[in-house]
Amino acid sequence: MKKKDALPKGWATSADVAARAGVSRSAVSRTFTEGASVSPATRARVLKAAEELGYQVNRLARSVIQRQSSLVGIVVPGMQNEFVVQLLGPLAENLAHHSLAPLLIDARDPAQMASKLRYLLQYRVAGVIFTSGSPPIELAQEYLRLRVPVAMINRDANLESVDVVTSDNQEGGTLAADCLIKGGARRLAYVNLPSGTYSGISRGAGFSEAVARSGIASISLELVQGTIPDYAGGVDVAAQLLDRPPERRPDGVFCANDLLAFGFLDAARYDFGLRVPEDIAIVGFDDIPMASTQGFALTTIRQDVEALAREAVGLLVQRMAEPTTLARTRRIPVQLVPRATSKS
Amino acid sequence: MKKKDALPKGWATSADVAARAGVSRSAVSRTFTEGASVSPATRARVLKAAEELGYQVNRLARSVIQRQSSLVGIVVPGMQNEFVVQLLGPLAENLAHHSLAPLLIDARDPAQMASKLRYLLQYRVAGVIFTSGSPPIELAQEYLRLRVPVAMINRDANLESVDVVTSDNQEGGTLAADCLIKGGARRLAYVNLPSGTYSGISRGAGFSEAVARSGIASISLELVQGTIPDYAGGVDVAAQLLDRPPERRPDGVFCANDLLAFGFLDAARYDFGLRVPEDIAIVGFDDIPMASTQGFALTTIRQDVEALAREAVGLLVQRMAEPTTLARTRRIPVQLVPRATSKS
DNA sequence: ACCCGTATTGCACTCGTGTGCAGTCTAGGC
DNA sequence: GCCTAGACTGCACACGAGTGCAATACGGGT
Repeated sequence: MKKKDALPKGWATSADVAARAGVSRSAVSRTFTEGASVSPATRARVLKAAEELGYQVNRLARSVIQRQSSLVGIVVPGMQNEFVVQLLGPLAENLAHHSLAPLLIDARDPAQMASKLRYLLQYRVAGVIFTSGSPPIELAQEYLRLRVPVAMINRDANLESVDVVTSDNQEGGTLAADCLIKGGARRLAYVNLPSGTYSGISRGAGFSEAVARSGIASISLELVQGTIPDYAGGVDVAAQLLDRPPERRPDGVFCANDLLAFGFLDAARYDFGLRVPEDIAIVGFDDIPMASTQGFALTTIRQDVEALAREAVGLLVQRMAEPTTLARTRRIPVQLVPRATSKS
Repeated sequence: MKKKDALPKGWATSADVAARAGVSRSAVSRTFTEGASVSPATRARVLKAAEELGYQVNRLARSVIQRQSSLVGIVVPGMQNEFVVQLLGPLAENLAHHSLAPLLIDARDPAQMASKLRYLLQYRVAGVIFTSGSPPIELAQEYLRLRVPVAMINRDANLESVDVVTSDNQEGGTLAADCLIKGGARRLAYVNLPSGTYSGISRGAGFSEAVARSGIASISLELVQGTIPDYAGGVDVAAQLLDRPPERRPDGVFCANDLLAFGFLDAARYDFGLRVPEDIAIVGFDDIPMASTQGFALTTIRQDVEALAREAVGLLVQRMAEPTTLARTRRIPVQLVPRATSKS
């Protein structure tokens, strides 16, 4: 009678494996714990028995005793913003490198935000990553009190123990301004994100300063506050900004993200019959995949999504090991990608 | 001296709450367990104490004892496919209604797939949802052995215990064909997804059958196998399909998803200078947000993302309660959204 | 042969929670 | 006043794992 009684009652426990391998439960535990002391011989026997039984460590039980799970909350403001979505893949991948798993929280609705964040705590997450303009910062206070590491992507924090990794938004604004000015634009406009967004403000600041620095006297600059940071929002802003006599119409526009730029671009050429970039040049921000299509061919500022994700996870992991380190900020370089909506 | 010693050592446990409320730990547990027997009086005292201590149930510990977590794995094939991304939000929301949380697994790389799925098991997930063309089905076998509920969105399964919820792909193909034929197209083409994709095959089948059913003798139909289901893939296929004399060029094309259609559309009008829909009509599938922009204005078949997510979660939850029910299939209706790339 | 340092091993306790069981309390009918 | 059903409550055990500590085994130097 062979050992055909494998895979019996569903989940195998470490005790099952121990019994089959003829060792103590401790040995099994140590086999699956990195850095623990097990002889190669027993280790091999345990692994064999585990394989035969289809044993998988119960990470929940492990988390209970270690008083920390291997889950990391990822808080996103809905899935509309393609840029945030692009972060998800790299984030998941980088977390996996540290044996962490992403727990996805969609915080589109600010009303439910508080309860969702509290809910996340029930899983004793090892850390949280907030992306872009997601949550009012006060809500993160409870995390800080409990010393749950927090990292933010493209947000400011101004808290002593919250790491921030952000694209160099200001530099991006500067690049955009230089590009437009060099292309000959003199009536500039900046289409911002909804008010209060950190990214939007920084990009605008860089843009404005570069315009001032240009030293060109005849140059004008107009700042427009967007309400919705998507295609329709771009169309709306364009309707308001382009419905003027040509001499008062902007001839160079910087949109705080690509979706806004798409909307603005389409409105400009289809609704107002303008030629781009001859009558008006447009620069976006993000470089989402659609920006490189022939129909848009949008000149834009590229964010390094991979680097943002890598740094965010890196900082978070460091903080898990050393929870009291002071807040650090990583600024990721951005890059101008010239395409067909600008002259340079 | 007031009770100012609240929020002491980080995480409060049920024992802390019990002590503060002057009840047993069981009472605390029952207060946070739906349907358990607690008197309104003690319940109130427990809640008060819990509030004061900032107590949050430790779902990990709960999961250990209940031998099942409240985590649900969501397996996606990368974040390129916008349609899949659109599912994420509604899925998360519907899961939340059942006190479940989504554990995100990016299975873009088929090589790592097996290990990622195994890893997911370590969290004793309460169920798994596979989206679109993600994983070779054999990999799900281990889940079935362990009786972990599995649901699939827009995939076939042909397994006795795997629920399937899918858009009515076949009907979608039919709608596309009818739309093109009614618009006068006679040389039809179907641009498929990469080979073996369930959705792609079904859509093609519906398309082909509708063409056959039309009874028009002079009609021709060409099937093209795509390799990459994105914008670049669409451009590639167009290059191959449109580089012919006009009388042999298709005049009506159905693309298996919107990204393919975008690429095909742009290639047709920009690379080949064709007028759409006069020279060639194009119909897509999905109705992602970009399809409604003025630049594309793509006629397409809309999938009901909300319904897909709702049904998938619903079936999964039912199966958690009743693990042995036979596999069920939910077919979600689709809808033709006529825009500017077709004549009807 | 003896001693000692090092590498393994197992015992037993621990983590924070759910839940069966038996005991206690309350209200209501007689 | 007594009895009984029903609603609560608490005790004690369970879940599946990590880990300090002491015990053991091993190897080498004298």
